[in-house]
Amino acid sequence: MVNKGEDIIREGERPTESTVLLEGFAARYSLLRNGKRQITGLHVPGDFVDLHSFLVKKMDHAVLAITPCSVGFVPHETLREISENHPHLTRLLGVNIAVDAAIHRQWIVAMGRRSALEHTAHLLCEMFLRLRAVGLTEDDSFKLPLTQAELGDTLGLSTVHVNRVVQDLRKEGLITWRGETLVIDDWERLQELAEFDPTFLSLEVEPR
Amino acid sequence: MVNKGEDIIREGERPTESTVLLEGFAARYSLLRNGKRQITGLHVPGDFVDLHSFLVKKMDHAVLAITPCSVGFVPHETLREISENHPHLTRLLGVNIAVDAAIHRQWIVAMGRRSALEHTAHLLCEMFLRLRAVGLTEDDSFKLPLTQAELGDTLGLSTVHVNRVVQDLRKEGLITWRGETLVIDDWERLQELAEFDPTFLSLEVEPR
DNA sequence: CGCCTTGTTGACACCAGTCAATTCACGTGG
DNA sequence: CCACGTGAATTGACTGGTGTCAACAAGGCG
Repeated sequence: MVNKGEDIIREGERPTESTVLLEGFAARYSLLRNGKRQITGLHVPGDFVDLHSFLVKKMDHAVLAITPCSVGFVPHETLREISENHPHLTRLLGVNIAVDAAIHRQWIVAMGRRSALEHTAHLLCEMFLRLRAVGLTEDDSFKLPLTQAELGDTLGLSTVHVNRVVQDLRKEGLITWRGETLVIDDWERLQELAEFDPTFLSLEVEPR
Repeated sequence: MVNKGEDIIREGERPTESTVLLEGFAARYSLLRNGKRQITGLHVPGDFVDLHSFLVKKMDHAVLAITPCSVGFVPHETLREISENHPHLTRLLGVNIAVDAAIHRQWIVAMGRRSALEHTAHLLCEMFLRLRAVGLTEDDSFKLPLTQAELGDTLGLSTVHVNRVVQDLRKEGLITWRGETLVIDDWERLQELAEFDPTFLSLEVEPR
């Protein structure tokens, strides 16, 4: 169990095991010298948080517990054994990494070419589907335990602007967000605004 | 051989082989409805351009030949065979994907939290090291066959602003860029400006 | 020589950042 | 049960970085 606000993994570490998030929300992030922070990935229960640390020695970023998190560990030794003797499992691990990369690319597109409003809507669409995939939604709502400041660090926006954007989404009748509960009031229009295409999250894997 | 400006792989395809770039420059990109384009990855000779298509059925983005490109193919069947019988090679493929992801994360940080100037400098640092790793630099210079418009689509900036930024880098004595040849005139200060840490490119792999 | 892509410039608009104050939501202790 | 403290959310005024538009210059190539 890792407390809220603590690092699950620190930058520069060379883990000997990979960490799976079992409960809670976590975020990968990098800090810049000027104190700015950029979150490069949000993780929900079931996600491997540093699967790549098995392949690339050194953590090039840290992972933070956004909420209290419980985590599990898989020794790299075990992963090595899997990669040598269990091609099917190995493939599943690879898919995990590949989907991660697809999400990264979507974020790049959103950061580079979408407005703050569209970008925010896009992230909400993504989180909704990811959480639904692991059974953490209820109808059209889910727990989004992020502060607006954290959301800003995720989107690359200032806290103030996140606030403005969230209010616009509310005024448009697209979402309701009180406390940690986010309700998607109009999924169709939210997707439309974000130009969201769920394909990239596809856990659809190549048949063996 | 693929002509300049042609797609090496189109979005939505379900390739049965993965493509290696042998010569030339290629870019992964996505198009938005409003006509904007975002490049999500630049590829240099030696890069697998769609290794993940082995794992995830459908291409969620296209790959464009920025210059004339010669490419090689590795049937997914072969990759499957490798993944079942050659754990060491499998691991190398995994490292390839993992390094790709690390680059993606760096781009996200740059897009979210760096100024246009810093972001541009960061990309140039990255390209210099990646090209040097494959022997495509000469002292402090290399071929950068991108137009400023393409660079803008890579950085998420407008063409006009890219032009302003490039001129600033020139005025600062950091780079010279004429035609396709880019010379890094002051590597130290360029890295400093970009707050560039080459660690993430580390092809340093976990000893077996 | 003339076309066409690329690069360059200037004027201006606007989205998003910054700063600073205020309000709100809650959890805590008296 | 209520006063207070604290982090989060919200607002307003202002700034500034980047986008947009439009024109022009510079090369490369048939």
